[in-house]
Amino acid sequence: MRISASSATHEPVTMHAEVGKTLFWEGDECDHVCELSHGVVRGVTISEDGERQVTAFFFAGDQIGLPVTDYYRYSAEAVTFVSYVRYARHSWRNALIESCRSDGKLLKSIGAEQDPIFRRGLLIGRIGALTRLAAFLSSLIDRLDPSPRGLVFPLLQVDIADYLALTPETVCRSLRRLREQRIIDMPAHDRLLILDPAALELTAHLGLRANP
Amino acid sequence: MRISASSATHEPVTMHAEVGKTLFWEGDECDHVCELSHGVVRGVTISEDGERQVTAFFFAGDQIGLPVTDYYRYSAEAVTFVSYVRYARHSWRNALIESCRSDGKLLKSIGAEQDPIFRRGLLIGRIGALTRLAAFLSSLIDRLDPSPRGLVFPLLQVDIADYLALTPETVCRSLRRLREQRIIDMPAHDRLLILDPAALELTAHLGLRANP
DNA sequence: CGAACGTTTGATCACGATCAAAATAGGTGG
DNA sequence: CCACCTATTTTGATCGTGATCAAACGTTCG
Repeated sequence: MRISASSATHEPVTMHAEVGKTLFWEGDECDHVCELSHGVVRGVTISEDGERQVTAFFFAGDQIGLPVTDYYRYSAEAVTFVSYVRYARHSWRNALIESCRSDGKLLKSIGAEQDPIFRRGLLIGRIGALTRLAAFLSSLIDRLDPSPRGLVFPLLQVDIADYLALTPETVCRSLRRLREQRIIDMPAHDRLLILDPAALELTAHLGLRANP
Repeated sequence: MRISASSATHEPVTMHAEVGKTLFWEGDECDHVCELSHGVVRGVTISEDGERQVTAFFFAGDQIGLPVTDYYRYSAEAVTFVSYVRYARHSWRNALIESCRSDGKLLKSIGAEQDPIFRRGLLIGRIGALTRLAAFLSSLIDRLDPSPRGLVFPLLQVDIADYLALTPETVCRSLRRLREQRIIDMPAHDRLLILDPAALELTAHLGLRANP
């Protein structure tokens, strides 16, 4: 069920999405840009043979669904409860042109959406489940909200698996290994503590083998 | 050795690059856009631990190095002898704004560069060396120039390996398997014949297991 | 309380990496 | 034209990682 096209106006509209709801659908025409103000969104594509992939995770401040292609290349699904502002393509385009004209730096928001997707490619191009997971967590730490008991970590392991091109079992085991090595801790399923950022970085960059 | 910044003018310049030469470097500021008029270019990144990845292959007609980020995210290297037109960022920006205004479709050239990168992510996120290779070849057939003895296929297997996140050995064996199955043929090292496009598509999309 | 979903753990197996070496192609100079 | 050198491809053998299958456990929500 797609978002009701209730407002015929082209002005920006503030909207909300419950957990699991879809902001826009893969294959639909790119006629809305969503600027996230609160919550986490995952980009999802389903291959023809039904294989699911998570192409990126997006956070508050990110703009997603920019019309660099005619049709959305992924579905945007709410991982948590999400608030966002929806712009019609036309109004967004004008903003872009204006921004292009004013500052030398242009297309900043486009880079902000494309870059995570680009980096995922690099991530899963590297070998080693532990390496991938460490690099992934490392890239997340400055995007997650802090809380008394650690960073708020609302991602499902299933989604992480589909993001890293691994199975849920492997993600689980790799997380356990990081816990055993006292690099991270997870006091709750949705809490993450980085105990040793340096070791995490090291695990991410070195082509480490599995067993100590 | 980078391209000499001979022309201080900001006007478009037609340039050439020998095999192996670099059009622009990963990490450099994005102040030039290159529009390929002839030849094949590979996008290359080197991870901190020295791992090489080929992020995309580009062909005649493609524009690369668009300033969606401040710095180039990959080096552009000539796979074959390459002719291209180099635009200064400023002049390109004006062209973009103009194009934005005129037709409803905007940012077409940006999509043209970003889309291959996006699709590589999807490709290597799927399991199976044979699947990846088949999907890769399938995506190439309409970009390669025809010749009397098959499509001109100038890509090195090493590059294909770094593109598909496989080893050269695996690429070689997978190619052999496709030859054995009479799906493709390679009369020469730089020639490719698609004998059975349907079977190629099938191999690409089905999650096929290895042995018949 | 029970059902659905996600996580955890265990056991086995297959695919692709790795190591090693031969074969082929490409290029250069005698 | 052949000898020689390098780069790339090809083939073989072994090994290890992560997929797969199966089942138990924990959470969440009706």
